[in-house]
Amino acid sequence: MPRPSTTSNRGSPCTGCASSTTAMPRRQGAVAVADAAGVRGGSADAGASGGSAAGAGPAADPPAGAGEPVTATDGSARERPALPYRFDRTAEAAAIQARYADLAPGDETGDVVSVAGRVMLLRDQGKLAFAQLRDSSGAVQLFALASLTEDFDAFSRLSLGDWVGATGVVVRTRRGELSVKVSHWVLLAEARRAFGDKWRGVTDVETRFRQREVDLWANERSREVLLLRSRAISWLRRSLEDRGFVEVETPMLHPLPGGATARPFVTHHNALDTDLYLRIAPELYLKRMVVGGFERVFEIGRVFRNEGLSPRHNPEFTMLELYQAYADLTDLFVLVEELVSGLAVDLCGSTTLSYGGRILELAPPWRRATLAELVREHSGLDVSLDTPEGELRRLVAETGVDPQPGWGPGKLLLELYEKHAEPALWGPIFVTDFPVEVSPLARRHRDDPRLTERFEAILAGRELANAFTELTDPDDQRRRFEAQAAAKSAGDDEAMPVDEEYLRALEHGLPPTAGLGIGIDRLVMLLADVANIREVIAFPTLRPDR
RNA sequence: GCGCCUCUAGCUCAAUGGCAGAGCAACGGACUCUUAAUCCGCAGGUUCCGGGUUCGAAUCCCGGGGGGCGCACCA
Repeated sequence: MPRPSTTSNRGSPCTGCASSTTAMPRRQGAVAVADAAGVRGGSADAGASGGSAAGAGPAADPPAGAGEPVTATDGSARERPALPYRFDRTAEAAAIQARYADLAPGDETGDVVSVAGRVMLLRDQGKLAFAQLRDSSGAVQLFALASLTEDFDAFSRLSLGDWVGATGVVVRTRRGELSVKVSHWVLLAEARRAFGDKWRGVTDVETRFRQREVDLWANERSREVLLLRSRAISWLRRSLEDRGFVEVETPMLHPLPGGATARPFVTHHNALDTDLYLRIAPELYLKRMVVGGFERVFEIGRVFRNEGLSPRHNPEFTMLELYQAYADLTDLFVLVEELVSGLAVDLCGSTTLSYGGRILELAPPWRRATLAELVREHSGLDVSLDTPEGELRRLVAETGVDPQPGWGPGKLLLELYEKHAEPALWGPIFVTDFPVEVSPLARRHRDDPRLTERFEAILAGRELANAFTELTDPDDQRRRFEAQAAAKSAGDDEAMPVDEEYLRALEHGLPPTAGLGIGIDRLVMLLADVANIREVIAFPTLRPDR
């Protein structure tokens, strides 16, 4: 905010700040300044204590010829400037804005900084020029004067989008804009293509996702969302490591697709002359790590499912899976609550999120309800696994779904849940007690062998996490696989094949283990309050252009 | 995969059956404190592609392509 000019500190270098800063170790976000006397003006060849090692001009390499036009050697008639190989930046925009927030309009510091970034706006005023320079931290104005700035004419002809490095003293203009008063500058890269309207940016959805680099520069919100994603993943990783989990990497190329019910991508290995599948889940390999003695493991990685695209589905997406030995489902209720609410507090400052204009309260504890309870609650139908199968079949048919011959009571009950209850859920809520028939990798419920110890966490109306006490009995696992294989040969192309390698691993002994999967993309969508999964993926899948 | 909507200058958008336009960007010029600077000038088009109807098509019809949304599938 500009404030009335005062003369009290006009022209006086901020020595206190300067000395404390120069004593700091060089790190991102710090403002390293040089004494103005050493660098200002055209004769600043030596004595730039905190700036360029080379001394001459903007701290660019090679120093000679920086910014000088040369004729291109590629046969084109156009002149191209010689572009430097590196640039010594001493300050980022945000750090400058923070440090000199109290500088009065019209005041000049004696502090020399070198900044670098992209020219977002340029106002050529004849003998003066103003440019808005943006770097990854923020923006700061460059103030160029014909009487001071080296190669002023070229500066005033910069294109929007050009990358430049600039060196000069920090000032606040008479109109109140904090600026670097440019003595030297260097073109770091040309923007040969314009990137969007300077006021409206780029809004065309197709352009935004096909040329994401343009979107990221033009739209601050796009950068924020991807930054939030990065922070969320980093937080989760740290959080799990703090709890004793070890991050591992398991294969993405699978001889058999497993660990989920989904259609896989198929690829081919030439030397082995064998088809391989891009993984649909890391689950089976992670449990084999537990068999091998890794008692707490997790993996954050890409999985691939060959299914339709939608605002909530991308063919490749990021999954967090973790497995904890000696634990069961009861441990995971708490873990999911703590991870998700902790993440919200850390990144969004509160357990209360707004998603799509609706409130989502993440403070634990979350409601827990069984699948059958929820069907009864939302449909008014008095059903359970005790309901005669014919009756269940009839009720499913009434929802408009055609019950398949192979569907047993469990699958029929799940259908009723998906039609009557799930669309009405907002959450957070843990839906528990999924039937064995639809949970081929989960351990049977200790109170009812027709059910499993499994939950899905629903947040903002979407399945965000899926967890269960793991099935450890190799004989039961074989029977479940065989039931899946039967479904597959009956036409269910998402059903799992029998995985003999996995069965052999179970025969070596999987301790009691709890396992959890969280869809990272959807979690970030919640935190960022965006409706389309493409917003949280840097380069979402699109149909190839032409 | 199906349904609905959409595609015009580099960007953002007008023109609804009658001469394809504006703002910004680009290009040339003026300007010593600008804030989407302002002002003067100058250029810029396979109206997504192909066919049809019509005296005349960006506009209406058919087919194709890209994108969006919904459904289906799924996380």
